[in-house]
Amino acid sequence: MTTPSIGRPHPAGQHPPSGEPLDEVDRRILAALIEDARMTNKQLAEMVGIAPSTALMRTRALSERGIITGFEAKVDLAAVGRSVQALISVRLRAHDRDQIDAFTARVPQLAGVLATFHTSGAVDYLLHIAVGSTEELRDWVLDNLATDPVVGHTETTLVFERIPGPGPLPA
Amino acid sequence: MTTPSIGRPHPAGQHPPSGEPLDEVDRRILAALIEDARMTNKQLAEMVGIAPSTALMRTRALSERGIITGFEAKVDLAAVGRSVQALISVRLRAHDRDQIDAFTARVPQLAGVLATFHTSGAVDYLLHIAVGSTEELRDWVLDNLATDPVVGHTETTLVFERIPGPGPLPA
DNA sequence: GATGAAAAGCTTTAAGC
DNA sequence: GCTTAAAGCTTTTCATC
Repeated sequence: MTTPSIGRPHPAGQHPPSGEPLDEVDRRILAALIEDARMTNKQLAEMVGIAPSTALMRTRALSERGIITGFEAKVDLAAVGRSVQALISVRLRAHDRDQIDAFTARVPQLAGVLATFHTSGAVDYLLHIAVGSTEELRDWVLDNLATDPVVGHTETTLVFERIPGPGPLPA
Repeated sequence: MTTPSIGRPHPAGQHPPSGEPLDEVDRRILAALIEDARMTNKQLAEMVGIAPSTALMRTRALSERGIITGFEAKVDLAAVGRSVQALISVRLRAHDRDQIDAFTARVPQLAGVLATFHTSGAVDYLLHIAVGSTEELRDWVLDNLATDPVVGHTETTLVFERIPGPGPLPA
C-alpha cells in the first residue's frame, strides 16, 4: 500500500490501482508511453507487438485502473522564464494539525512549485521550485515561507542541474 | 542562458531553445499539453482557439525549438512495485574531475532513480529514488553509494508523499 | 503566419474466434 | 482475450489569403 487511509480521505475521483499484477504486455505499454506519450495507438501496438485494438483496450484499462495517472508535456524551464531552480527544505514550528494542513494545502500550489516532498526526519518538506532569477528566489522564500508563522526554518539550495533518471519501471 | 558551454559539450542532438519569446498562443498550447499530452490535435486547436493546421505547426515548432522536450506518461509507483520513495543527499569526497564525472555518468542512470539534482552548498547531489521496500532501499544505498570511494557521505530520508506542483508556466 | 479543403492515415466499434 | 474489417475522425499537406 502507498498511503493508508488513516485520518484523511482519498483524493476525490481516484480509485486505488487494482491489485492485479502487470503482465509483460502492460509493462511494455507503460515503457513505450513513458518514452513518448504522444505516439499513435498504431505505433504503440507495433512497438509492443499486439493488435491496435488490443493496445487501445490495454491502455484504457491501465488508465482506468489508475496505473497510468496522466500524460504530460515536458517543457524547457528556461524557455518559459524559469531558469533558476532551487530546493528548499522546510521545518515546521508548530505541530498543530490544522496549521500543518493549511501549509500542506497552500504551499504545493504556489506558482513556481514543481514538486513538494513530504519527508520523514529532521526536515518536514522539501520544495522543488523554479523561478526567473536569484532575486525572484529570494523574494519567493521571503513572501511565501519566511512570513508564515508555522514555518520554523528553511534552507535554500540552488540546483545547477536536474538530471532525469531512467524512470520507475523495473530494469 | 541555462548551462553555459564551458568545459563540457552540449548533449548530442539538442539545439538550445531559440531565443524567440513565446506568444500567448504558444503558452496556451504548452498549458494544454502539460495538462493532457495525449489530447488530439483537433481538441488542442479548439482549446487554444486556432485552426488544427496551425496547432500542428505551432506544436511542431515548439518541439523543434526545444521548448517542448518530450511527452511522458505518468505511472503510479506502487503499481509498478516501487512504493517506497526516498531522497538521498550525497557529498563527494574527492574533487578529482574524472571521478566526479564517472559518478555523474553512473548514478543518475541506476535503476530506481527518478531524478538527480546537482546542487550547490554542503550537499553535492540529491537523488530521488523509488524502490520496492525499505530493505531494498538499504541495499540500494549500500550497493550503489556506500561502496563507491568517491562518495564521502550520504543521508537517506524517506518520502511520505510527493505532491505535484502547478507546473512551470507563469500563473 | 494562418487558414480551409482534400487525401492519406488513424482510431474505434462490433462481430467472430 | 485477441483479431479483423468497416465507418467515422483526425492528421497532414499545400495552395491561398
